[in-house]
Amino acid sequence: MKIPQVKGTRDFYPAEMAVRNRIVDGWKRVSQRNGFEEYDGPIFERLEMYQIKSGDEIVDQLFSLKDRGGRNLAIRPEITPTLARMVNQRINSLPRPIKWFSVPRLCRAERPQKGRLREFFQWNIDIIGVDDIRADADVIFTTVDYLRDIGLTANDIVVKISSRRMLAAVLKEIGVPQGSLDSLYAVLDKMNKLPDETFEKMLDELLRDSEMVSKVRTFMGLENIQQIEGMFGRQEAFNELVRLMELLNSMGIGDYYRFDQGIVRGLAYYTGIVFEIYDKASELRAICGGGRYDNLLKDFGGPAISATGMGMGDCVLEILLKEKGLLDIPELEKGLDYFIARVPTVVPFEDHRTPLSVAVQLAAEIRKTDRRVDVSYRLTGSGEPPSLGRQLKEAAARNTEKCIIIGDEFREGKLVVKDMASGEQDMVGYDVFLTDLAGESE
RNA sequence: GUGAAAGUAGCUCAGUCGGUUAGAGCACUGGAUUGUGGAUCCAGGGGUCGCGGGUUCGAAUCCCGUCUUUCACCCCA
Repeated sequence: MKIPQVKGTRDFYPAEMAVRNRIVDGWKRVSQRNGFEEYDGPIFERLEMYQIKSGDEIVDQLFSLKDRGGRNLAIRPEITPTLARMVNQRINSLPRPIKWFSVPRLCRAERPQKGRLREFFQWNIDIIGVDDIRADADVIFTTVDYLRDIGLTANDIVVKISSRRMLAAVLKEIGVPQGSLDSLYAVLDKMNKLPDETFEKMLDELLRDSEMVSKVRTFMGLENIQQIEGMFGRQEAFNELVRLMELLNSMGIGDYYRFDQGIVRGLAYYTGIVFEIYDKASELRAICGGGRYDNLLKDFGGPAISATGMGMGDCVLEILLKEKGLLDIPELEKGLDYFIARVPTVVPFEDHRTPLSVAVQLAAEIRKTDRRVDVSYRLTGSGEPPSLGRQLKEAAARNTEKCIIIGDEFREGKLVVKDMASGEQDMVGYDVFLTDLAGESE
């Protein structure tokens, strides 16, 4: 019986797995070189945990289950609540700074579409307990450091940065009542995605004050902080933004970012700097998003400690990397360092050893040096060893770097080592070969 | 949750005014006188035409349902 694949999931055959590892290994490596330590939690958590932050609607968008004791559980749709729980549990004993990263596998019961599946991987980095804008700069830098590392340039992507704090200050200056802020954020977040008229209509309905609406629209049309400052006066939050940009410039990623007050982030919990990264052609959904959140730990029963972080899924990133041709590189191809072929016509050696027994022994020896080695399993129809040509063909098909041939010269303790790319081959003593190999590994 | 399009071999597709045992290319497997590979040539395996029902003497082909995929909306932690 054929069982169909589950909606919105992927199978990772070796070729896809190589791509996934390329992405995930980069996430881990770049996190570590930026001073982040890896953590992880369980793949399911108590359902309530996800209701705290996001409310009941979220329950429809996650996979939930009951355990045998009747507890409501959910497969994690994000890892930030787990992070908050873990940090809160040991808040008094964790050494600071808390700079942690994770690459969790997440599930969301959403309708799959381009760049969005029901199961995916997400790189998360967070800095907890550092109020300084330098932490926000580090989060943005680490993110760009990765994207740059994997081959994306300032011509491919753009980091759009804004500040919830600045937004709140300006909107207060304009006269927007405190109670309308959260719903207004949701509308402003859509500005770039909606036609002008629809956007204006939504503002009208929300604010019911044409002067306020026109001020908001003017503000949203401004291009830099200086213009905003000129129109709405210097706000405390501006210093923060300016300092962030100075830090990013010093870090050498000045050409990657752009101020854009259209970046609001849908979520209510952001309180400071917010950012999103897009492909420059802006044809895909956001590659990642993040920002400062001051109340999350408190919401999960911990102290009021400020935090800043970022999340990046693998789906959109992979689409972009494929478009840019950054995933078709030779190292991604499967391969062997050595393939050991044996000559089938050779009669057993003096101590009754056969080419095959020498081959498997040699393979085991080479594997001790952590190199990829294999010996053919192939037999002819009559159960005979395959021809040498056949074995070399297999070695070529498996993208082997060097082939070792065991034949008559082994009576003198010699191996034939053939370079598959150049076709050149040498005779080397068995012991000398292994000694050289061990030497190279050190 | 809403709307639209699509589903034939592992992949890309051809085949339908309804008519015998459903095809191609690529991929895969085997072979081309067995101590030298990638090319080429030859041969082969593989499909209950997504699944279920209906119409019909007869369905890959027409109708209905369903599942999956893709795209857009909703949402985006």
